[in-house]
Amino acid sequence: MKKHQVTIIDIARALNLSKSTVSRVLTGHANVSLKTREAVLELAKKLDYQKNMLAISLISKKTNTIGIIVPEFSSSYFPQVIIAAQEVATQAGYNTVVSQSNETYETEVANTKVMLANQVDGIIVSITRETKNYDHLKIFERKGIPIVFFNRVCDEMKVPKVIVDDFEGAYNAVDYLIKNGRKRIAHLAGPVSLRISERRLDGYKSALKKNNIEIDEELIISYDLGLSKVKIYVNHLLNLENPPDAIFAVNDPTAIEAIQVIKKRGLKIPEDIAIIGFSNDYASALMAPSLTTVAQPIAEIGMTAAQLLIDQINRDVSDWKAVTKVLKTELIIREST
Amino acid sequence: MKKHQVTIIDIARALNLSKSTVSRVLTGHANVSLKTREAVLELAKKLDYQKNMLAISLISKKTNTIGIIVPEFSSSYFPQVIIAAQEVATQAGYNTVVSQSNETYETEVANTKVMLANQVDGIIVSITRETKNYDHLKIFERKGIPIVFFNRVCDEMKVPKVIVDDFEGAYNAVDYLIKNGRKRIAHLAGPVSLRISERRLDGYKSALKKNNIEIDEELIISYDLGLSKVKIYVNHLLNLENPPDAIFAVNDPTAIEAIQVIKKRGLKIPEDIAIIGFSNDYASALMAPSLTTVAQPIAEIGMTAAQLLIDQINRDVSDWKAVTKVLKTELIIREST
DNA sequence: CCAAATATTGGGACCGTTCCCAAAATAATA
DNA sequence: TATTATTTTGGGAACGGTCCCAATATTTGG
Repeated sequence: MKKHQVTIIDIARALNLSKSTVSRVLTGHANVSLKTREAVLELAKKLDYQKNMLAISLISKKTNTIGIIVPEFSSSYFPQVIIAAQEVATQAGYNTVVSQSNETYETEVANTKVMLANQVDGIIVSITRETKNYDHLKIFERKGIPIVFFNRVCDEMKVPKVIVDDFEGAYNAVDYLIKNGRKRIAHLAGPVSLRISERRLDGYKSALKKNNIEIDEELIISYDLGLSKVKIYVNHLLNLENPPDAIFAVNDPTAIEAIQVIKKRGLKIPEDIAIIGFSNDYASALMAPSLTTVAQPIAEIGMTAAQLLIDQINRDVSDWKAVTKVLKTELIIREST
Repeated sequence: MKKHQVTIIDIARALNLSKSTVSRVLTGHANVSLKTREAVLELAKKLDYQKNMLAISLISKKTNTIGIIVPEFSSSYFPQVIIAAQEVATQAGYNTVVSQSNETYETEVANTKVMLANQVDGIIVSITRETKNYDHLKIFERKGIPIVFFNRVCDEMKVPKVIVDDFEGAYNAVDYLIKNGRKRIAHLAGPVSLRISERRLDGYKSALKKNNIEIDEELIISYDLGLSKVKIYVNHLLNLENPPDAIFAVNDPTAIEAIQVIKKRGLKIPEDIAIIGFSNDYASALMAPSLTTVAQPIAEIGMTAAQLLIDQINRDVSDWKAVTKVLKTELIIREST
């Protein structure tokens, strides 16, 4: 089926040498006479010799590969984090294997199995909105393979994590809305299973309380982040006898979707209703009205996660550290408020 | 450094069996007594046994992994193609390794080496805007590892390719502009090194000719797709004594950037100047004005590329096929025209 | 109850490297 | 020149599986 791949044995045979000698030349290791060195190098080049990392990794028990598992790929958030993480990883000599769990628990489990089977040296994970059982991730800990969470983390596990101050970000966003005269602020929240939803909800509530605005549970809608449902929720909010004059959305895609719905109803943004998103996705600056949003330091998140993982990989299991880096958000004010 | 990973030998020793027997159970292969089968399965589960694909791949000379190399990750085009390709690959039992070449030739070469070293079963590639030498890709052919191009292809190589009818897409876009009364249509073109730039340029020129509009080279600007330069070019065009009344951009990011510049100058879109992009990126529907664009069947491109690759992998080198699939584009008319 | 048939298990080669240790070749020294 | 020191090379184990073939254990049938 496949052509024969060139191995050091082929080179050794052709030059009447032992594979040990060829190996030595190719790894630039010990003393080899100039003559044989040159001969080996020349033939290797001529034959397009490429070392087989499978064999090397099998022996060294190290693949120099890190896995990244993210829930999705369609908003700009995760791709950007991945770009940043890859940069750090590449710099440190690591390859990356990326897979998306598609927001489903089963796929996430399957992906972790694949990563394990392929002997990654560590993984960076942001869990799905469904993930409640963490056994598939705890296996990594047990096997001594470092794991780092970002964004959507697993509280049960004592491992490095990179998050942003969701509470503060949400608080600032809602506080800003109130300072601008908004009285009835709705919150399109994420699923309760995710800590980030919870923290953003807390920030929202806290800002209301500080400003002596009563929390109206009617204005808080938690949903599973399936964008198609946003339309229903927004329409529901707008049809209330006492509709909101602002919406704080748990993320940008939700906010963007909400804006489409509101525009279609002929309401004016921000005059009739203001909108704030979370994360500063690529599209949020371009759309009309451009979206006010709580920006995350996306590149920093990716780079920090990768760095933490690599640090962990280079440490002995016995001195694993479990730092949690909390990065700052920044409210970016645009036309939607 | 790392903990000992559980192997079939550990299981064999613990149960006083040979590794052959354990292997048989774990692969579900031949006849094994129910008693031993259950004992092995139970212990394997208890110890979190995970087979080491490195060892298996080394012997079978197959990793069930395909590589995908794309120039960038920041527009929505490539991520979407990748999602679609991954779907087909996963379905067929293949893992995917994705890497971005960052639009630089050196990185592309480095990435191909990594893929080779890791013994991928095949690769899907869209080359950088810089790539003029294809030796690093031809190695795959020589080694009998299938390669499939999409979007930005290498003409020199007789391998499967997936492209869209760029000529027709461009032709239709420009023809539409003319039918709507535009007389001076500028073209922000891509680098001449890429065939897609060339074909889109040809379509642009052909539409002008068909409609008896003289081609004004002053209105054609080829650039390297570095978005920061768009501002300079657009301003240059608008400052001409006889400025264009429409711009056909080689891709959506370029068009989106152009729109920002034009809006900043206080011109009205589409009244003063119309804009058309190419690819129907995620943001193009959301922005204001929403962008008229030549849509590519992105998911189909990814799926087709993956399917062609897998077909090729399953064929003997001697009957490799080199089909070129040309998919249709569709002009999506929005507010910018 | 014993031979033959069948079910179950074990042994060992193999994949492509690296690395340690010993062997051979060469150079240095007395 | 013989002997030792130093280069240079070769041999073989190891990594963790799969798979073929032989060996053993268990059934089965006459």
